[in-house]
Amino acid sequence: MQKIYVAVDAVVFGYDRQYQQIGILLIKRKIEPFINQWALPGGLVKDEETLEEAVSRELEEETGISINYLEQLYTFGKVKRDPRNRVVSVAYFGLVRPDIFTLHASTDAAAAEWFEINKLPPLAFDHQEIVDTALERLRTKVRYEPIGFELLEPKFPFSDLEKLYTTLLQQDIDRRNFKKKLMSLGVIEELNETYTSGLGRPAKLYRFNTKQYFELKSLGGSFNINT
Amino acid sequence: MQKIYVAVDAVVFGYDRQYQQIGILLIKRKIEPFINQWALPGGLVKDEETLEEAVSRELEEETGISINYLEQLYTFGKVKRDPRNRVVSVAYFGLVRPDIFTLHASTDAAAAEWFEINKLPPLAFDHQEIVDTALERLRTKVRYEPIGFELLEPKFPFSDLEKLYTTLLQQDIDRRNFKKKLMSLGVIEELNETYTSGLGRPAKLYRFNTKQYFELKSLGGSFNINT
DNA sequence: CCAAAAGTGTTGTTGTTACACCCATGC
DNA sequence: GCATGGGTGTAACAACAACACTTTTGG
Repeated sequence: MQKIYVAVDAVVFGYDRQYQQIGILLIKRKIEPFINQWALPGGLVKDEETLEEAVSRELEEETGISINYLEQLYTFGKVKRDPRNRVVSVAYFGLVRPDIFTLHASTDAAAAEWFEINKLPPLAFDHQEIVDTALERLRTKVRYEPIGFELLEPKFPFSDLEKLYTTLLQQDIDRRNFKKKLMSLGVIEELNETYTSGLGRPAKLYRFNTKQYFELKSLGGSFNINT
Repeated sequence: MQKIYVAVDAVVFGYDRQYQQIGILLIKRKIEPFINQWALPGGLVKDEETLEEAVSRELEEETGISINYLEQLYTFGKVKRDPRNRVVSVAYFGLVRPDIFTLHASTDAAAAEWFEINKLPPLAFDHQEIVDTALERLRTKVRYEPIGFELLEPKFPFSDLEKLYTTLLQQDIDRRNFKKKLMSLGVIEELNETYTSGLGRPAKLYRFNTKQYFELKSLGGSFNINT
């Protein structure tokens, strides 16, 4: 009889458009081991729920957040990840929109908070490794799939998109070329609305068009941002 | 107490340069459920071995093969994958060189055989889904990482590489452009040897240079084959 | 000398980069 | 009227796609 537990953990990213920071959602553990340390939201999978259901449930229970994009990241299976028993953890990767940033800690966790990715506290278990893997995935994936939009509000000024990419990829972007490139894909529509941040010229709002994106994909085209 | 088992399964690809076919390694099950049906090599993980060790062990036991490239593919966790108990399976993706094609079935499996990917028999469990996922990964990955070489012998005529890509991507390739592109990356070296297939002009042999590839990567360059 | 496979360059087209000034708003 | 952020075009350069004939070998 095997003595291995199956858990899920979630690395949930959020983007703060005001301060241009990428955040990760962490919880403070209420129980041993690693009591009072920060950790990724997650926990054991129940016998009758799928892995995805387990992730959603844990996120709901521990942080009250509901997620916007979720995909499987990697499965961490070293023998001594957990000091008590062997636990194989299937890690997931999630994105949320800024408007859902609100948190409320509950049952299993003492607290849930956003942390900026370069200022993470020491994490429980091998969670730092999981976070690193997730960040790498985010940075790679944002270049060839339109997942960046899941971090922005549905209608956004172009400069938000630009700043998001600058922050994520940690390099400057030429505003004109970036816009030309994206608009040429034909998956972003310009709306007849503007947005005034309070200062400067009001910005037009844009929206990502999922339908047009699937059309593009089915025609063999692809979303692709290089520089 | 959780009642979930943890297993690994492997989708191992091989390339037959003579017939230009991609093959997958399957075993015939000796035990229930799905007795006598074809399935992916794999099995339950032991308490004290890592997931990778489990894959290597199962491959060794069931097929006698030793693998050349191995990476984690995806974790399949639906509730009813296995009719007996709940089993979460961490699937791996492997590549072997043609010279190691030799098989010998043993302990756990009645037989191990190569099957051409478009002529697979009905598979046990959800293994067809795993194979589909693996194939998609192979086709995607071969475009932006030099894993194709793991399917060829260490020294190969350029036409082998070309045919491999034609087969994998199911589209014709312009011989001149393809070679120009690859050579321009500086990761393939031309050897002073030739190879005579028996017919036609002898071909120069080439070798993939791993060291130069890592150099390229560290300089921010990347392997990339589009069309 | 014929069949089979390997080898090789040029040109047009397309995509990418670099670059700087004017515009609309709030105070 | 000034500070702030938004909006826009062109030219040089690099990458990619299309394309067909010659060479070397074995039989």
